[in-house]
Amino acid sequence: MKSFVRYSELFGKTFRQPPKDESSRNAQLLEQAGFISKLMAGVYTYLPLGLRVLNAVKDVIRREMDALGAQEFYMPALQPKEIWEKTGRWKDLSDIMYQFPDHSGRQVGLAATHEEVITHIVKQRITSYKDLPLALYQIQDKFRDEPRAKSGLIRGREFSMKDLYSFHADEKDLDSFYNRVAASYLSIFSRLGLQALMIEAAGGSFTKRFSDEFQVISDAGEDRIIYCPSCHFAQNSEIAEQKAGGPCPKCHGSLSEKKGIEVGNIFKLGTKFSDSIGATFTASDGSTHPLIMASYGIGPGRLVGTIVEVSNDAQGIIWPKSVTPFQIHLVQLSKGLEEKKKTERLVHDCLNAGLTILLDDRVASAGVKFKDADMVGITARMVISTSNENQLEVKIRNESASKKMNASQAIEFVKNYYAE
RNA sequence: CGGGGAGUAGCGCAGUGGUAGCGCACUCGCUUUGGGAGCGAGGGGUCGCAGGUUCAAAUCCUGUCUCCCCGACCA
Repeated sequence: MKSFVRYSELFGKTFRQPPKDESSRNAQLLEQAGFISKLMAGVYTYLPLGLRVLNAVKDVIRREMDALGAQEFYMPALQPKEIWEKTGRWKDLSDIMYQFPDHSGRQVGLAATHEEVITHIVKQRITSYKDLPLALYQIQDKFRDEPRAKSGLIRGREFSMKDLYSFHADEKDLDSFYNRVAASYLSIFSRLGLQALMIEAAGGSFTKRFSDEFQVISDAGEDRIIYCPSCHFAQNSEIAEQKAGGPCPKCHGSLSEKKGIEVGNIFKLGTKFSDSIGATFTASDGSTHPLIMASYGIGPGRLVGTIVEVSNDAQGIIWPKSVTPFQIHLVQLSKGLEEKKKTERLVHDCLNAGLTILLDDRVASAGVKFKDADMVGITARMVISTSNENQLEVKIRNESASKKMNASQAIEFVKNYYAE
Protein backbone atom coordinates (compact mmCIF):
# COMPACT_ATOMS: atom_id res chain seq x y z
CA MET A 1 0.00 0.00 0.00
CA LYS A 2 1.21 3.49 -0.75
CA SER A 3 2.83 5.12 2.22
CA PHE A 4 2.28 8.65 0.91
CA VAL A 5 -0.96 9.99 -0.54
CA ARG A 6 -2.03 13.53 -1.36
CA TYR A 7 -5.51 14.33 -0.15
CA SER A 8 -6.07 16.38 -3.30
CA GLU A 9 -5.76 13.15 -5.28
CA LEU A 10 -7.50 10.81 -2.87
CA PHE A 11 -10.66 9.12 -4.10
CA GLY A 12 -13.23 9.52 -1.38
CA LYS A 13 -13.19 12.94 0.21
CA THR A 14 -15.46 14.09 3.03
CA PHE A 15 -19.03 15.21 2.62
CA ARG A 16 -20.24 18.32 4.34
CA GLN A 17 -23.26 16.52 5.78
CA PRO A 18 -23.79 12.98 6.92
CA PRO A 19 -25.78 10.82 4.48
CA LYS A 20 -29.52 10.93 4.97
CA ASP A 21 -30.11 7.21 4.60
CA GLU A 22 -27.90 6.09 7.45
CA SER A 23 -28.66 6.55 11.10
CA SER A 24 -26.10 4.35 12.78
CA ARG A 25 -23.11 6.31 13.98
CA ASN A 26 -20.57 4.07 12.28
CA ALA A 27 -22.21 4.27 8.85
CA GLN A 28 -22.77 8.01 9.09
CA LEU A 29 -19.18 8.75 10.03
CA LEU A 30 -17.59 6.25 7.66
CA GLU A 31 -19.62 7.45 4.69
CA GLN A 32 -19.28 11.12 5.50
CA ALA A 33 -15.54 10.85 5.99
CA GLY A 34 -15.03 8.92 2.76
CA PHE A 35 -14.21 5.42 4.00
CA ILE A 36 -17.14 3.47 2.61
CA SER A 37 -19.95 3.80 0.10
CA LYS A 38 -23.23 1.92 0.18
CA LEU A 39 -24.26 -0.11 -2.84
CA MET A 40 -27.36 -1.69 -1.30
CA ALA A 41 -28.59 -2.45 2.18
CA GLY A 42 -25.82 -4.29 3.98
CA VAL A 43 -23.38 -4.12 1.07
CA TYR A 44 -20.60 -1.54 1.08
CA THR A 45 -17.65 -0.58 -1.05
CA TYR A 46 -14.45 0.12 0.85
CA LEU A 47 -12.96 3.29 -0.60
CA PRO A 48 -9.18 3.74 -0.41
CA LEU A 49 -9.21 5.07 3.16
CA GLY A 50 -11.63 2.38 4.33
CA LEU A 51 -9.64 -0.36 2.68
CA ARG A 52 -6.51 0.76 4.50
CA VAL A 53 -8.31 0.43 7.82
CA LEU A 54 -9.86 -2.91 6.89
CA ASN A 55 -6.47 -4.23 5.83
CA ALA A 56 -4.91 -3.00 9.06
CA VAL A 57 -7.54 -4.90 11.04
CA LYS A 58 -6.85 -8.00 8.97
CA ASP A 59 -3.13 -7.63 9.59
CA VAL A 60 -3.65 -7.54 13.34
CA ILE A 61 -5.70 -10.73 13.03
CA ARG A 62 -3.18 -12.42 10.72
CA ARG A 63 -0.33 -11.82 13.11
CA GLU A 64 -2.26 -13.53 15.89
CA MET A 65 -3.38 -16.42 13.70
CA ASP A 66 0.14 -17.00 12.49
CA ALA A 67 1.38 -16.93 16.08
CA LEU A 68 -1.07 -19.71 16.88
CA GLY A 69 0.55 -21.81 14.19
CA ALA A 70 -2.44 -21.59 11.88
CA GLN A 71 -1.86 -21.56 8.13
CA GLU A 72 -3.63 -19.12 5.83
CA PHE A 73 -5.43 -20.42 2.77
CA TYR A 74 -8.39 -19.36 0.66
CA MET A 75 -11.60 -21.17 -0.19
CA PRO A 76 -14.15 -20.37 -2.88
CA ALA A 77 -17.32 -18.44 -2.08
CA LEU A 78 -19.25 -20.17 -4.89
CA GLN A 79 -20.13 -23.69 -3.87
CA PRO A 80 -22.16 -26.64 -5.16
CA LYS A 81 -25.38 -27.71 -3.47
CA GLU A 82 -24.22 -31.33 -3.07
CA ILE A 83 -21.64 -30.62 -0.41
CA TRP A 84 -24.20 -28.75 1.68
CA GLU A 85 -26.71 -31.56 1.40
CA LYS A 86 -24.32 -33.90 3.16
CA THR A 87 -24.75 -31.94 6.36
CA GLY A 88 -28.39 -31.02 5.78
CA ARG A 89 -27.59 -27.35 5.84
CA TRP A 90 -28.66 -26.63 2.25
CA LYS A 91 -32.16 -26.77 3.66
CA ASP A 92 -31.41 -25.57 7.21
CA LEU A 93 -29.75 -22.39 5.98
CA SER A 94 -31.97 -21.81 2.94
CA ASP A 95 -33.50 -18.69 4.46
CA ILE A 96 -30.17 -17.01 4.87
CA MET A 97 -28.02 -18.53 2.13
CA TYR A 98 -28.01 -17.20 -1.41
CA GLN A 99 -28.96 -20.24 -3.50
CA PHE A 100 -29.65 -20.19 -7.22
CA PRO A 101 -29.23 -22.24 -10.39
CA ASP A 102 -26.33 -21.60 -12.74
CA HIS A 103 -26.70 -21.54 -16.54
CA SER A 104 -27.11 -25.30 -16.74
CA GLY A 105 -29.69 -25.41 -14.01
CA ARG A 106 -27.30 -26.81 -11.42
CA GLN A 107 -27.92 -25.48 -7.93
CA VAL A 108 -25.09 -23.45 -6.43
CA GLY A 109 -24.81 -21.19 -3.41
CA LEU A 110 -22.71 -18.38 -2.03
CA ALA A 111 -20.93 -19.38 1.14
CA ALA A 112 -22.59 -18.23 4.34
CA THR A 113 -19.84 -20.11 6.19
CA HIS A 114 -17.24 -22.69 5.20
CA GLU A 115 -17.43 -25.78 7.44
CA GLU A 116 -18.64 -28.01 4.62
CA VAL A 117 -15.87 -27.08 2.21
CA ILE A 118 -13.05 -27.15 4.73
CA THR A 119 -14.11 -30.55 5.99
CA HIS A 120 -14.28 -31.82 2.41
CA ILE A 121 -10.76 -30.58 1.66
CA VAL A 122 -9.29 -31.89 4.88
CA LYS A 123 -10.89 -35.26 4.22
CA GLN A 124 -8.87 -35.48 1.02
CA ARG A 125 -5.54 -34.54 2.57
CA ILE A 126 -5.51 -35.62 6.20
CA THR A 127 -5.35 -39.34 6.91
CA SER A 128 -3.14 -39.84 9.97
CA TYR A 129 -2.92 -38.71 13.57
CA LYS A 130 0.58 -37.60 12.60
CA ASP A 131 -0.99 -34.76 10.60
CA LEU A 132 -2.84 -33.50 13.65
CA PRO A 133 -3.51 -31.04 15.10
CA LEU A 134 -4.14 -28.84 12.10
CA ALA A 135 -5.29 -25.24 12.01
CA LEU A 136 -6.27 -23.42 8.83
CA TYR A 137 -7.72 -19.96 8.40
CA GLN A 138 -8.87 -17.66 5.67
CA ILE A 139 -10.11 -14.10 5.40
CA GLN A 140 -12.90 -13.93 2.91
CA ASP A 141 -16.28 -12.42 2.22
CA LYS A 142 -19.33 -14.29 3.44
CA PHE A 143 -22.81 -13.85 2.02
CA ARG A 144 -25.97 -13.94 4.10
CA ASP A 145 -29.39 -12.91 2.94
CA GLU A 146 -30.19 -11.13 6.17
CA PRO A 147 -33.90 -10.40 6.62
CA ARG A 148 -32.86 -7.00 7.81
CA ALA A 149 -29.39 -5.66 7.16
CA LYS A 150 -28.74 -2.78 9.54
CA SER A 151 -26.38 -0.58 11.43
CA GLY A 152 -23.88 0.06 8.67
CA LEU A 153 -20.97 -2.34 8.89
CA ILE A 154 -22.41 -4.13 11.91
CA ARG A 155 -24.85 -6.37 10.05
CA GLY A 156 -24.22 -6.79 6.35
CA ARG A 157 -25.26 -9.17 3.60
CA GLU A 158 -21.77 -9.43 2.20
CA PHE A 159 -19.11 -9.06 4.84
CA SER A 160 -15.51 -9.93 5.51
CA MET A 161 -14.86 -12.80 7.89
CA LYS A 162 -11.77 -14.42 9.24
CA ASP A 163 -12.63 -18.06 9.78
CA LEU A 164 -10.26 -20.44 11.48
CA TYR A 165 -10.82 -24.20 11.64
CA SER A 166 -8.95 -26.62 13.83
CA PHE A 167 -8.78 -30.42 13.65
CA HIS A 168 -7.77 -32.68 16.50
CA ALA A 169 -7.32 -36.33 17.39
CA ASP A 170 -8.94 -35.99 20.80
CA GLU A 171 -11.04 -33.69 22.95
CA LYS A 172 -8.18 -32.79 25.22
CA ASP A 173 -6.15 -31.43 22.34
CA LEU A 174 -9.21 -29.58 21.06
CA ASP A 175 -9.78 -27.99 24.47
CA SER A 176 -6.24 -26.80 24.80
CA PHE A 177 -6.14 -25.25 21.33
CA TYR A 178 -9.58 -23.74 21.82
CA ASN A 179 -8.35 -21.99 24.94
CA ARG A 180 -5.32 -20.67 23.11
CA VAL A 181 -7.56 -19.25 20.40
CA ALA A 182 -9.78 -17.62 23.01
CA ALA A 183 -6.74 -15.89 24.52
CA SER A 184 -5.60 -14.89 21.06
CA TYR A 185 -8.98 -13.36 20.30
CA LEU A 186 -8.86 -11.26 23.45
CA SER A 187 -5.43 -10.07 22.41
CA ILE A 188 -6.70 -9.10 18.94
CA PHE A 189 -9.55 -7.03 20.35
CA SER A 190 -7.30 -5.38 22.84
CA ARG A 191 -4.82 -4.42 20.10
CA LEU A 192 -7.71 -2.87 18.24
CA GLY A 193 -8.50 -0.73 21.25
CA LEU A 194 -11.67 -2.64 22.07
CA GLN A 195 -12.73 -4.02 25.41
CA ALA A 196 -14.32 -7.34 24.56
CA LEU A 197 -16.01 -9.72 26.95
CA MET A 198 -15.91 -13.45 26.38
CA ILE A 199 -19.34 -14.81 27.17
CA GLU A 200 -21.37 -17.96 26.90
CA ALA A 201 -23.92 -18.13 24.09
CA ALA A 202 -25.97 -20.62 22.11
CA GLY A 203 -24.33 -22.76 19.48
CA GLY A 204 -26.79 -22.06 16.68
CA SER A 205 -26.78 -24.36 13.68
CA PHE A 206 -23.19 -25.34 14.36
CA THR A 207 -23.39 -27.25 17.57
CA LYS A 208 -25.76 -28.20 20.33
CA ARG A 209 -23.15 -27.20 22.85
CA PHE A 210 -22.78 -23.65 23.99
CA SER A 211 -20.38 -21.45 22.12
CA ASP A 212 -18.26 -18.58 23.31
CA GLU A 213 -18.93 -15.12 22.00
CA PHE A 214 -16.83 -12.00 22.17
CA GLN A 215 -18.94 -8.95 22.80
CA VAL A 216 -18.09 -5.27 22.85
CA ILE A 217 -20.51 -3.36 25.03
CA SER A 218 -22.21 -0.70 22.90
CA ASP A 219 -25.70 0.64 22.42
CA ALA A 220 -25.27 -0.05 18.73
CA GLY A 221 -25.17 -3.75 19.50
CA GLU A 222 -28.01 -6.12 18.80
CA ASP A 223 -27.35 -8.71 21.47
CA ARG A 224 -28.51 -8.39 25.03
CA ILE A 225 -25.90 -9.28 27.58
CA ILE A 226 -26.49 -10.13 31.20
CA TYR A 227 -23.51 -8.50 32.76
CA CYS A 228 -21.98 -8.13 36.20
CA PRO A 229 -20.15 -4.79 36.49
CA SER A 230 -18.12 -5.89 39.48
CA CYS A 231 -16.66 -9.23 38.34
CA HIS A 232 -17.34 -9.01 34.56
CA PHE A 233 -19.36 -12.22 34.54
CA ALA A 234 -21.43 -12.15 31.34
CA GLN A 235 -23.85 -14.31 29.41
CA ASN A 236 -25.89 -13.80 26.29
CA SER A 237 -29.47 -13.21 27.39
CA GLU A 238 -30.58 -15.91 24.92
CA ILE A 239 -29.21 -18.57 27.29
CA ALA A 240 -28.90 -16.72 30.58
CA GLU A 241 -30.78 -18.13 33.53
CA GLN A 242 -30.15 -14.99 35.51
CA LYS A 243 -31.99 -11.75 34.96
CA ALA A 244 -30.97 -8.11 35.16
CA GLY A 245 -31.36 -6.89 38.72
CA GLY A 246 -30.72 -10.39 40.09
CA PRO A 247 -27.61 -11.50 41.94
CA CYS A 248 -24.45 -12.41 40.04
CA PRO A 249 -23.83 -16.17 40.34
CA LYS A 250 -20.10 -15.56 40.75
CA CYS A 251 -19.69 -12.58 43.03
CA HIS A 252 -23.27 -11.85 44.19
CA GLY A 253 -23.12 -8.34 42.78
CA SER A 254 -26.16 -6.98 41.02
CA LEU A 255 -26.56 -8.00 37.37
CA SER A 256 -27.39 -5.49 34.69
CA GLU A 257 -28.36 -5.81 31.05
CA LYS A 258 -26.25 -4.23 28.35
CA LYS A 259 -26.28 -4.26 24.58
CA GLY A 260 -23.31 -5.81 22.89
CA ILE A 261 -21.83 -6.11 19.41
CA GLU A 262 -20.74 -9.66 18.69
CA VAL A 263 -17.26 -9.29 17.22
CA GLY A 264 -16.25 -12.93 17.45
CA ASN A 265 -17.72 -16.35 18.06
CA ILE A 266 -15.95 -19.65 18.60
CA PHE A 267 -17.49 -23.12 18.50
CA LYS A 268 -16.45 -26.59 19.53
CA LEU A 269 -17.98 -28.54 16.68
CA GLY A 270 -16.87 -31.99 17.80
CA THR A 271 -17.53 -34.50 15.03
CA LYS A 272 -20.74 -32.98 13.66
CA PHE A 273 -19.19 -32.08 10.30
CA SER A 274 -16.55 -34.79 10.07
CA ASP A 275 -19.26 -37.41 10.68
CA SER A 276 -21.52 -36.19 7.93
CA ILE A 277 -18.72 -35.52 5.43
CA GLY A 278 -16.81 -38.67 6.44
CA ALA A 279 -13.55 -36.99 7.39
CA THR A 280 -11.54 -39.50 9.42
CA PHE A 281 -7.98 -40.19 10.46
CA THR A 282 -6.06 -43.30 11.45
CA ALA A 283 -4.87 -43.38 15.06
CA SER A 284 -1.54 -44.82 16.24
CA ASP A 285 -3.20 -48.17 16.97
CA GLY A 286 -4.57 -48.38 13.44
CA SER A 287 -8.15 -47.59 14.34
CA THR A 288 -10.23 -45.02 12.39
CA HIS A 289 -11.87 -41.99 14.01
CA PRO A 290 -13.73 -38.88 12.87
CA LEU A 291 -11.74 -35.66 13.13
CA ILE A 292 -12.62 -33.51 16.11
CA MET A 293 -13.21 -29.97 15.00
CA ALA A 294 -13.73 -26.40 16.10
CA SER A 295 -14.39 -23.22 14.16
CA TYR A 296 -13.58 -19.66 15.12
CA GLY A 297 -14.90 -16.50 13.46
CA ILE A 298 -14.11 -12.81 13.58
CA GLY A 299 -15.63 -10.18 11.31
CA PRO A 300 -12.99 -7.63 10.23
CA GLY A 301 -15.58 -5.38 8.57
CA ARG A 302 -17.81 -5.49 11.61
CA LEU A 303 -14.75 -4.64 13.69
CA VAL A 304 -14.17 -1.51 11.61
CA GLY A 305 -17.77 -0.53 12.32
CA THR A 306 -17.45 -1.38 15.98
CA ILE A 307 -14.29 0.67 16.41
CA VAL A 308 -16.01 3.71 14.92
CA GLU A 309 -19.10 3.07 16.99
CA VAL A 310 -17.17 3.20 20.27
CA SER A 311 -14.44 5.65 19.25
CA ASN A 312 -15.68 8.96 17.92
CA ASP A 313 -16.62 12.45 19.07
CA ALA A 314 -18.71 15.31 17.72
CA GLN A 315 -15.94 16.12 15.23
CA GLY A 316 -15.58 12.68 13.71
CA ILE A 317 -13.80 9.37 13.94
CA ILE A 318 -10.94 8.65 16.36
CA TRP A 319 -8.91 5.73 15.02
CA PRO A 320 -6.79 3.71 17.41
CA LYS A 321 -3.18 3.78 16.29
CA SER A 322 -3.20 0.09 15.36
CA VAL A 323 -5.57 0.66 12.44
CA THR A 324 -5.26 4.35 11.54
CA PRO A 325 -5.35 4.62 7.74
CA PHE A 326 -2.22 6.75 7.81
CA GLN A 327 0.09 7.49 10.71
CA ILE A 328 0.34 11.19 9.99
CA HIS A 329 -2.26 13.58 8.66
CA LEU A 330 -0.04 16.39 7.47
CA VAL A 331 -1.93 19.66 7.12
CA GLN A 332 -0.15 22.12 4.88
CA LEU A 333 -1.39 25.65 5.50
CA SER A 334 1.24 27.66 3.69
CA LYS A 335 1.43 27.80 -0.07
CA GLY A 336 4.56 29.73 -0.89
CA LEU A 337 7.18 27.99 -3.02
CA GLU A 338 9.69 27.90 -0.18
CA GLU A 339 7.05 26.48 2.15
CA LYS A 340 6.14 23.77 -0.32
CA LYS A 341 9.76 22.72 -0.48
CA LYS A 342 9.80 22.57 3.29
CA THR A 343 6.75 20.33 3.21
CA GLU A 344 8.35 18.03 0.68
CA ARG A 345 11.46 17.71 2.81
CA LEU A 346 9.28 16.86 5.80
CA VAL A 347 7.36 14.23 3.85
CA HIS A 348 10.63 12.76 2.68
CA ASP A 349 11.99 12.61 6.23
CA CYS A 350 8.79 11.01 7.53
CA LEU A 351 8.92 8.35 4.84
CA ASN A 352 12.54 7.64 5.70
CA ALA A 353 11.45 7.18 9.29
CA GLY A 354 8.99 4.55 8.10
CA LEU A 355 5.86 6.62 8.72
CA THR A 356 2.84 6.72 6.42
CA ILE A 357 1.46 10.13 5.47
CA LEU A 358 -1.70 11.67 4.16
CA LEU A 359 -0.82 15.21 3.00
CA ASP A 360 -3.62 17.73 2.78
CA ASP A 361 -2.18 19.80 -0.04
CA ARG A 362 -5.47 21.27 -1.19
CA VAL A 363 -5.99 24.93 -1.90
CA ALA A 364 -8.49 25.37 0.90
CA SER A 365 -8.93 27.32 4.09
CA ALA A 366 -7.33 26.19 7.31
CA GLY A 367 -10.77 25.62 8.77
CA VAL A 368 -11.75 23.18 6.06
CA LYS A 369 -8.55 21.23 6.51
CA PHE A 370 -8.85 21.04 10.28
CA LYS A 371 -12.48 19.97 10.12
CA ASP A 372 -11.66 17.28 7.62
CA ALA A 373 -8.67 16.06 9.61
CA ASP A 374 -10.88 15.66 12.68
CA MET A 375 -13.56 13.95 10.59
CA VAL A 376 -11.15 11.45 9.03
CA GLY A 377 -9.70 10.73 12.45
CA ILE A 378 -6.10 9.82 11.71
CA THR A 379 -4.30 9.25 15.00
CA ALA A 380 -1.62 11.93 14.66
CA ARG A 381 -1.91 15.31 12.97
CA MET A 382 0.98 17.57 11.97
CA VAL A 383 0.51 21.15 10.89
CA ILE A 384 3.09 22.97 8.83
CA SER A 385 2.55 26.67 8.28
CA THR A 386 4.30 30.00 7.82
CA SER A 387 3.04 31.37 11.10
CA ASN A 388 5.29 29.02 13.04
CA GLU A 389 8.85 29.62 11.96
CA ASN A 390 10.61 26.25 11.79
CA GLN A 391 8.04 24.80 14.12
CA LEU A 392 5.51 22.07 13.52
CA GLU A 393 2.40 21.41 15.46
CA VAL A 394 1.75 17.85 16.47
CA LYS A 395 -1.61 16.80 17.81
CA ILE A 396 -2.94 13.39 18.76
CA ARG A 397 -6.55 13.05 17.66
CA ASN A 398 -7.99 12.16 21.04
CA GLU A 399 -5.97 14.70 23.00
CA SER A 400 -6.94 18.33 23.23
CA ALA A 401 -3.59 20.11 23.26
CA SER A 402 -1.08 20.24 20.46
CA LYS A 403 2.68 20.38 20.88
CA LYS A 404 5.11 22.59 19.00
CA MET A 405 8.45 21.17 17.95
CA ASN A 406 10.89 21.15 15.09
CA ALA A 407 10.75 18.62 12.28
CA SER A 408 13.14 16.02 13.62
CA GLN A 409 11.59 16.19 17.09
CA ALA A 410 8.16 15.78 15.57
CA ILE A 411 9.15 12.73 13.59
CA GLU A 412 10.80 11.22 16.63
CA PHE A 413 7.75 11.96 18.75
CA VAL A 414 5.32 10.36 16.32
CA LYS A 415 7.56 7.36 15.76
CA ASN A 416 7.77 6.72 19.48
CA TYR A 417 4.05 7.22 19.86
CA TYR A 418 3.34 4.45 17.40
CA ALA A 419 6.06 2.20 18.79
CA GLU A 420 4.55 2.16 22.29
C1' C B 1 -42.49 -10.52 7.24
C1' G B 2 -45.53 -6.61 10.73
C1' G B 3 -45.27 -1.26 12.27
C1' G B 4 -43.18 3.75 11.39
C1' G B 5 -40.34 7.29 8.27
C1' A B 6 -38.10 8.71 3.50
C1' G B 7 -37.04 8.75 -2.17
C1' U B 8 -36.39 15.96 -6.35
C1' A B 9 -28.58 17.90 -9.13
C1' G B 10 -22.56 14.64 -6.46
C1' C B 11 -24.27 15.63 -0.88
C1' G B 12 -28.16 17.99 2.26
C1' C B 13 -32.96 20.05 1.32
C1' A B 14 -37.47 23.38 -0.39
C1' G B 15 -41.29 23.05 -3.70
C1' U B 16 -50.04 21.07 -2.50
C1' G B 17 -52.03 21.12 -10.68
C1' G B 18 -49.15 25.59 -15.01
C1' U B 19 -43.50 22.40 -17.24
C1' A B 20 -38.10 22.69 -11.10
C1' G B 21 -35.33 25.78 -7.11
C1' C B 22 -31.90 26.77 -2.58
C1' G B 23 -27.25 25.70 0.33
C1' C B 24 -22.78 23.01 -0.11
C1' A B 25 -19.74 20.75 -3.78
C1' C B 26 -17.98 21.48 -9.05
C1' U B 27 -15.86 24.95 -13.43
C1' C B 28 -13.72 30.02 -14.78
C1' G B 29 -11.98 34.95 -12.96
C1' C B 30 -10.46 38.28 -8.97
C1' U B 31 -9.69 38.94 -3.76
C1' U B 32 -8.79 35.97 0.62
C1' U B 33 -5.88 32.08 3.85
C1' G B 34 -5.04 29.13 11.70
C1' G B 35 -11.19 26.07 12.77
C1' G B 36 -16.12 24.75 7.10
C1' A B 37 -13.83 32.82 3.25
C1' G B 38 -16.05 36.84 -0.30
C1' C B 39 -17.72 38.80 -5.01
C1' G B 40 -18.89 37.88 -10.13
C1' A B 41 -19.88 34.40 -14.11
C1' G B 42 -21.12 29.21 -15.39
C1' G B 43 -22.24 23.74 -15.84
C1' G B 44 -25.20 19.92 -13.95
C1' G B 45 -32.26 17.04 -13.46
C1' U B 46 -35.86 10.48 -17.17
C1' C B 47 -38.47 14.78 -9.72
C1' G B 48 -37.22 6.12 -7.72
C1' C B 49 -40.11 3.22 -11.51
C1' A B 50 -44.83 1.91 -14.08
C1' G B 51 -49.71 2.95 -15.14
C1' G B 52 -53.93 6.26 -14.51
C1' U B 53 -56.77 11.17 -13.96
C1' U B 54 -56.21 16.10 -16.41
C1' C B 55 -55.70 20.85 -21.62
C1' A B 56 -51.55 20.43 -18.08
C1' A B 57 -48.58 16.06 -12.84
C1' A B 58 -42.60 16.56 -8.70
C1' U B 59 -47.60 17.80 -6.91
C1' C B 60 -53.81 13.96 -7.40
C1' C B 61 -55.02 8.25 -7.78
C1' U B 62 -53.31 2.97 -8.15
C1' G B 63 -49.46 -0.37 -8.21
C1' U B 64 -44.41 -1.36 -7.56
C1' C B 65 -39.10 -0.89 -6.21
C1' U B 66 -35.46 1.01 -2.90
C1' C B 67 -33.33 3.05 1.72
C1' C B 68 -33.54 4.05 7.20
C1' C B 69 -35.60 2.92 12.19
C1' C B 70 -38.47 -0.48 15.80
C1' G B 71 -40.00 -5.54 16.09
C1' A B 72 -39.66 -10.77 14.33
C1' C B 73 -35.16 -13.25 12.67
C1' C B 74 -29.80 -13.69 13.47
C1' A B 75 -24.02 -18.64 10.95
